[in-house]
Amino acid sequence: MWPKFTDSLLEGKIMEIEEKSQLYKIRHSMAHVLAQAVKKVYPEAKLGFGPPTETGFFYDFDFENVDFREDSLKKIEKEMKKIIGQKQEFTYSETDANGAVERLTELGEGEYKIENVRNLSDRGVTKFSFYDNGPFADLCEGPHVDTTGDLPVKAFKLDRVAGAYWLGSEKNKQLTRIYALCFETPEELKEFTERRAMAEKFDHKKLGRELDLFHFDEKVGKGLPLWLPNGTIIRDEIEKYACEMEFKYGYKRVSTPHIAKEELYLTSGHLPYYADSMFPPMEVKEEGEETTEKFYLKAMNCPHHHLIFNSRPKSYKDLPLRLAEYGTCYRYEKSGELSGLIRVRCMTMNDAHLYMTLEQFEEEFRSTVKMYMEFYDTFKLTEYSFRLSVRDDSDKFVGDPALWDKAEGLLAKVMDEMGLNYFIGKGEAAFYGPKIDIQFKNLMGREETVSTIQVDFQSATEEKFALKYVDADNTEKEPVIMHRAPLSTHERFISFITEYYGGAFPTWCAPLQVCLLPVKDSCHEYANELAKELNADFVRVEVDDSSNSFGKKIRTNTMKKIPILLILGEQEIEDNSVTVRRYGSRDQETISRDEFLKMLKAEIKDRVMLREPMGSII
RNA sequence: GCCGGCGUAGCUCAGUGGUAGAGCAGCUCACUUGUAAUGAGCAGGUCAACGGUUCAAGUCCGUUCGCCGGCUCCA
Repeated sequence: MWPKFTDSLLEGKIMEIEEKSQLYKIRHSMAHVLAQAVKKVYPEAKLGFGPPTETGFFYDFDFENVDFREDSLKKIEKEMKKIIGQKQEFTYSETDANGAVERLTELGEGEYKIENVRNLSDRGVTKFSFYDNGPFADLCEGPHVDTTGDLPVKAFKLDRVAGAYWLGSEKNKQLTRIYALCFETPEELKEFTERRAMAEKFDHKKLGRELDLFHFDEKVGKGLPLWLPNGTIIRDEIEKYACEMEFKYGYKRVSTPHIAKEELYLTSGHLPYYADSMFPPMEVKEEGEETTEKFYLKAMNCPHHHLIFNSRPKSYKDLPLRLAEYGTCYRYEKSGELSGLIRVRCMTMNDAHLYMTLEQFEEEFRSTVKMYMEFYDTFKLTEYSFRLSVRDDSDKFVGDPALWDKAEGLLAKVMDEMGLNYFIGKGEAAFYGPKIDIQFKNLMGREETVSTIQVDFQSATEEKFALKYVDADNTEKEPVIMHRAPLSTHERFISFITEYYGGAFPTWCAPLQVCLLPVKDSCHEYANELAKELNADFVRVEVDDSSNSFGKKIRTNTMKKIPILLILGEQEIEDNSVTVRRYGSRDQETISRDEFLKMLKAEIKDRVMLREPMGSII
């Protein structure tokens, strides 16, 4: 069985508690077995947390001064199997906070478990339960299987080692996390590992190399992709499509520089707040001047767009004003956060800022969501989820709480009215306002924000850009601002669709759309002439005029995942026809040249995708 | 940035301290082919970089760089 594209292949995501689920009990109990085995091999190890995950479980350990290496996993796995063979019984007991601390101290547990008891106790928890099995005991809510003998000894595998901060905070000590895969049966484990191996074949980094889409070069720098001719065609096609859509929805396009003076980002409030995420400034000194001036590479387009809004006084009649730009931004992401095209340091955003009255907000939001759905339909994207990202009580969120409430309420209202399913992301809001994030999963199950719609009540204020429009009653008012990016950045979006399509792009955006395969030399003239005609219609076409055998031509061009191959032999020449062989199908049909041209042009113009994306069916 | 793994030809990968290899891709020649690899030949390398151990290092040790998987972060 092949993996469904949307199945989570990510080990890290903590499993929802399903009290009665046997699988949950197995994974949970297995984590205890792992901890017991680790303490046998490394008696000094201290325990952190060890929950079940969607594909197994993990446990965090503090190995003190021992450098834990991945090859130790084998030894630990062996111990685990022994423990399972001993059929140790899980027994339950209960105590209060003091009793729990006492018991943990007895067990030789360090600060982590005890800190956990204190935290729970502070939150009003008074009952603490322990599960004992064999010589091992752990503070734990359960539930568990009856004995370790109930655990599927052949359906688990220690998978990876990773660092993980205690309580998820960078300020705390980093513990060693051991990830394990675990299922109910060996067959399920095998199926999962096979699915994961399949998914790796569709990794956008691998496909990007095979299909010559992009290249990273150390001489340019990490996280700075070089887009090759093939990848650039995809970018250009997506951009062309975005321009058409924006035209249809009443946007005006603008273009802004990649750098700006420090003052701009002081005004926007990004400095000094987000200085860490920006490239350090360039200091420029004009000839004859005494002082230097600082310029920053832009990390976002909004400040520039706000200044365009402000370039002349605005009337309520100018609103809503929708400014769009495929703007290139630079962000200094920490090195370990970079990942192929998913997280880069140079990105080109499908950005736009909508300026409107408060009364217009609902309608603008509604039509923006509608535009998103149109985009998703074209790309045949069907599996995504809406997240309403709201603030929490952290102090990073600025502005009038009443406005926040109003905006959060309006977003929820419109989405409810549109019948959209969404979940709440508490604390996921931008510092200046709530947002809708549309979450996609890549093939490896990593969830990413692809599209976003953000409400901004901050940038228009007096302290920031002092954006104003004159209303019908002749008073000045602040516009409401909406940031939106349905197609994300070229980098993230293309990484996503490359995997989703398995590298087989729909005809309209495929780097090479049609490849002509003459059966023998005598057919080259017919092929070249047809290519010329297609080319005149702006179709990206090539003739395979190599001296390869015909079988080899089929093979090599199929492996390039070209949407359409045309077979041209003596028969086709005779009746002025072409034999069409589409990617992903062995059925082919011979049709007249005119019929083919008509079909192809319509397919490209309407951006039709005739088959299911490869990644959606594996 | 932190933890773990990895780095040999454009790509995929062999290589047990003792002369750097294969397949594919590329180039040349021959073959002209009707549906997933025609054959022969040629070329291709500072074994990521730097330092150390050794008579001898792709191989062992250290440092740096890069990539991958996590953690943190993601305006």
